[in-house]
Amino acid sequence: MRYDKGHKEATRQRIIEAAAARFRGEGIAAVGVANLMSDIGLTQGGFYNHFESKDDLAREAIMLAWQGTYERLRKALERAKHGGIEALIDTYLSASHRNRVAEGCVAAALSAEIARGSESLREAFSEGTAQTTALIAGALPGNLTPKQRHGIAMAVLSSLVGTLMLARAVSDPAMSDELLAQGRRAALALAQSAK
Amino acid sequence: MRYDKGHKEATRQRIIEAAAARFRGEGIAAVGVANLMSDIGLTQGGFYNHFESKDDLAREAIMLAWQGTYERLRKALERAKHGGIEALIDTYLSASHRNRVAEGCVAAALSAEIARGSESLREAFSEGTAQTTALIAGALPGNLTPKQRHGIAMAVLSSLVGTLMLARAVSDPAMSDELLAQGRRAALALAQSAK
DNA sequence: TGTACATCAGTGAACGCGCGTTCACTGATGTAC
DNA sequence: TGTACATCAGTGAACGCGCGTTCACTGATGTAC
Repeated sequence: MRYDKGHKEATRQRIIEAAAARFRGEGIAAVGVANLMSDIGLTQGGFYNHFESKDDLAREAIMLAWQGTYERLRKALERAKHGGIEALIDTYLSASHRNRVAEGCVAAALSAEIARGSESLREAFSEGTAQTTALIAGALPGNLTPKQRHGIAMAVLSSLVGTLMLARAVSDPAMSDELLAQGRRAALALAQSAK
Repeated sequence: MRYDKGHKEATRQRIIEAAAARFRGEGIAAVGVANLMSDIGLTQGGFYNHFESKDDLAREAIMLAWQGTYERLRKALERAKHGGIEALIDTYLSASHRNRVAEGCVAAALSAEIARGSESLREAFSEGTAQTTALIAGALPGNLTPKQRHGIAMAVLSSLVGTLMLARAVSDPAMSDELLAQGRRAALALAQSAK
């Protein structure tokens, strides 16, 4: 064969990685297949050797993006031994995360577009939401039932996502910083509410 | 003149109203000028008698949409005499608001697209965010300084917006309902945190 | 060993389509003289 | 009173452009005989 074993799969992964970044940075609809392929040095015609449709790719990109966020938050917990939930919150609501949309949380970047999208996209999104909720639930302090943990974790995640979105959309940098600071305080209060 | 006095201004308002709904429902980029004009029985050529550009219209639509949300929340507070903040939260995080994107909060529908948009859009968005934050701040119970009220109100709004977005994007209806319920509980806890 | 063929990742032109914006034009009315 | 002109909201064709998807083709390699 002309190409190494595994070459095709590697190309597929490169497309998904490029898409995960550009979709988050610019929106799914705003990034064309031709542009995406040329990002990795290929032409648009080859795209359909790898994916059934752009929607099929978007599904993969959403899953990869959730994985990245999950890993980043998991590592923040791991590094912090105790007080892990505070480290997770500070990581999520950092100025760096606000400023780096393309590498950041897919919920904050694309949830409205996904809400309008296909069932397939919404399923992939839900899966990532559930996994990240479970990660947060496990990191909550205090004696809580699994059900309590799950409920609080949902609220913490919602608060994180909403704060990041508003902090990105407002035009006043001071207001943006204050949204982040108040969001950190509030998310921590929610996380510790039952301790 | 062929048209009534005020006719042109009325047409302009009709365009803004149609845009405010369709932009929230489908995204700003996804709705074309020609489509929008045909919604109100006109053709695309006339659009530029009313607006400099589509971005100009989007700015107006964002302002109108924020006004609608502000009024809806203000009325919820008014109706509820005491415990107003709970009525506001329940109105915002209702199944009806989740299901009616086109008539709902512009932050939950368009904040990611606005964050990627022009400075002009982001300014209009910020103005609405600030006004709604002030409305919430005034409705918080307890003895609080203006600064405390402002900070808590920011966190409450972030939590409301994030909850609504996730509730709309997930594919599992039970999960969506639980997000709303946990969001209501958490937002109320934040609002009452200093009482 | 040499030749004919199969494989397959990637190419590039083409499809029908809708986009934002421009602009010459229409036609009903009010105004000037 | 009658006529010529100005006003102006709206029309509809056209502009250059990028979209998602299809498909006949390329060309380097491995395989069969």
